[in-house]
Amino acid sequence: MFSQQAPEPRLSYLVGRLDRALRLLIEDAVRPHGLTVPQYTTLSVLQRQTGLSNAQLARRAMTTPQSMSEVIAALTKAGLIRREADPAHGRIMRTELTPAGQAVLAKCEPLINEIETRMLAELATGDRDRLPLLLRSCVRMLSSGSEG
Amino acid sequence: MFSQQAPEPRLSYLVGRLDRALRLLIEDAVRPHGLTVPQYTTLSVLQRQTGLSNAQLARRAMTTPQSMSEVIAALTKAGLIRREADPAHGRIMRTELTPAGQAVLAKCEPLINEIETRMLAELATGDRDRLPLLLRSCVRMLSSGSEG
DNA sequence: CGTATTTCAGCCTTACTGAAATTG
DNA sequence: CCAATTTCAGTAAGGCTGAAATAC
Repeated sequence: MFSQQAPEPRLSYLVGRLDRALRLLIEDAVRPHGLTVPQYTTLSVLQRQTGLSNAQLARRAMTTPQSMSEVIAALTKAGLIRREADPAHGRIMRTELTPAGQAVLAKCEPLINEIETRMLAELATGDRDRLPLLLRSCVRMLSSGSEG
Repeated sequence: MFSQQAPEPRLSYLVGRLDRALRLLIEDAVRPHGLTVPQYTTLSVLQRQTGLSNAQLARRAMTTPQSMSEVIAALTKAGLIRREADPAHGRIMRTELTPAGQAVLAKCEPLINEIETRMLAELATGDRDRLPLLLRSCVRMLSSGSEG
């Protein structure tokens, strides 16, 4: 059998497809709770590491401070996060979850867990454990020169 | 000991970060050749499997036919692809690269190869081979119910 | 003075929903 | 008549660039 149509798709293409599939599912999961995907992601990041500034969050999301500031503004307006000046640097605004933010997040996390579990359902245990390491390595190699 | 600061980030978050990093680099690589990322991706897909319709391309990119049709229109206007009616179904427009499209793609592919090589630089050979399989499995599990 | 953060203002691309025409 | 594809029209959202103010 020849006709080697449809050879391997690009790795970039696979990554893009996976990200797209994930985003669509996450979008449906968090919309009923009044969140967009970037908003949910930001809440989730802040739960894991509190006190980050807008600029730090922007670097982590690989976006601009201007774009991230809109996410921050929406979350602040919704009362899900709170900002206060960094004691060591008056200009920097450290950000943290409010109880309301933690409550919304607590409702969303199980839904995202479900999605990720489904995503990994077919993989062997070893692969499941290794995947995060591989992805982290890929990100690190591509973003050498930026903050983590 | 409570307050486990900075635990594992979410897998979804890693996928999103990787996709974002890749997109930014690919964007810079193909812009000098007059392409956007979706346009390059579409050309790349068509090189691997020619004759796909707008609707098929949209499903592969996990976007809407309306959005994909704009990419198709831009590529057609630039003379990089060509469309002709499917002989078996007059309504369907099959799409294929023109020589000009192949030429532009030939200039872009090495640049993207470089990016992907850099992305994988730190991985062991076994992991490098396994990563595409893992990603494909993840995509498959999340998109059960859609066309491939 | 130079660097970093935040924020205001304005723009623009992109993608989406809705609906209609065509084909099998 | 129903399902799929394509296309037209209008809209909504997100993200970006530029520039200014603040802080160290």
